[in-house]
Amino acid sequence: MSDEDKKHGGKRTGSGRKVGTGLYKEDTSVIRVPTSQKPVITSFLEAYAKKQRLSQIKENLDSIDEFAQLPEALASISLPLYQSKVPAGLPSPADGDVDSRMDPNEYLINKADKTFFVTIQGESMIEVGLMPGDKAIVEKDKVPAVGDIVLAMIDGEFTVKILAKQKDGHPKLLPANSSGKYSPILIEGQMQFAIWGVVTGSFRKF
Amino acid sequence: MSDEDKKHGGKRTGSGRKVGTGLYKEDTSVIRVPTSQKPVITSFLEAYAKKQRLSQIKENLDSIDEFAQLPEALASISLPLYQSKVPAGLPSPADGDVDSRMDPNEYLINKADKTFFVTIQGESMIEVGLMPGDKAIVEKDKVPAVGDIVLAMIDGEFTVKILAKQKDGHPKLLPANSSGKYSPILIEGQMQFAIWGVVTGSFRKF
DNA sequence: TCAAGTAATTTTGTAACAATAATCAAAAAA
DNA sequence: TTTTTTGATTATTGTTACAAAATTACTTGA
Repeated sequence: MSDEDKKHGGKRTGSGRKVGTGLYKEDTSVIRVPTSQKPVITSFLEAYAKKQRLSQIKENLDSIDEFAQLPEALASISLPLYQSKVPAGLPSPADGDVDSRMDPNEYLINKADKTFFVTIQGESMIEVGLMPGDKAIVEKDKVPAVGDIVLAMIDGEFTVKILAKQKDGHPKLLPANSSGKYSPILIEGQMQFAIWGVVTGSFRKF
Repeated sequence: MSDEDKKHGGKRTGSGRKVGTGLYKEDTSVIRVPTSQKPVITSFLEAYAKKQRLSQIKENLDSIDEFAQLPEALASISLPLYQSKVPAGLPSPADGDVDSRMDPNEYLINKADKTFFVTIQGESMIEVGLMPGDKAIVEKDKVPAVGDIVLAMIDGEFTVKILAKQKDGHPKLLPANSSGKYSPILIEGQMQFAIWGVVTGSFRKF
């Protein structure tokens, strides 16, 4: 034929658009919705798409905040977790851990064999959200740092406080209650003092 | 032919399904959504459908359910629990004499298939110990009572507040923050309002 | 008159389609 | 050789189409 077949190559294996290059960076599907709610849902999805976009950028930004290795996968319950910051009428899973399911045990407890619970007694730690009756999660082996919430024993009494340091280097235990009802506890040389663990979390029932 | 044309009438004007007899009592359309968000959206739509249904019967103050999600098996960890009352003796959290053992999942979650979590956003509930970032445990089916902490949806926005009643019987949502930065939310007839569940507990990591 | 059968019509979840977008590799140009 | 262009290939995405189910009305036989 007259046309001299200026073809540009033949097979192009591996070519073509890549998966995950869409708006949401994931698989999509089609659902039917009431028309009046369509704008609500689309605005929700816009927010979601934005979050996905940002999270990808962040991923490419060299993860700084990643000390702490993954704990070995154990538990597997996981209930739905929604972030309640809702742009437009839907529980927005966008933000942080997204729509992930969550297992409280797994979330809260790192090393089961080094962990125990204590019941909070007074109101001295109320400003970090520890109310009387709350269960504090204490991890025994964790090295306490200044600023950590710790379970300490002072002369045989246990208490949960914030660990700080005095000028002379001795430890100091601070309450988290600005009412003035609680005072810092200054640890002196002759006192019996020990830190039993670091409070890594808490939980409560209403 | 053998068949003697047993026709059952001809025209049936006015027959057929009536418009507006669908789930949402309105027109629908089709949209494409990220698959991972499909359950979130369908949950929302179920609630919406229910609302449409109820609005025909002129009901008020209903609790909306439907968040259904598949639970697995609960991971059970039972760890020692100490009442930090702590008698002078030295308990050894590591082993031995333990007050009781406790599994946070078991302690916190009553009906796994009716439970989900939301992340607390603002400081409006700080005085009941709900701090930003805390995970609130929401139970769907629980009948909300005055005084309960509930997850409510108002005109498409979600919020966690204390349920109360106005003098005229309409519901009212109270913050738990006396700083004055947050005001009670008065629910009026024309507002979209639904209670999605009762907050039965919370947990956090430090 | 009543029950069962048939027709008419809407709803609804999903498949299919076509236009667009993204990506790769060969070809052409520099 | 290096860069740019071009075409091929495949994914995404909004919309349409379709078939099964649902709902209502009408007709007919008992």
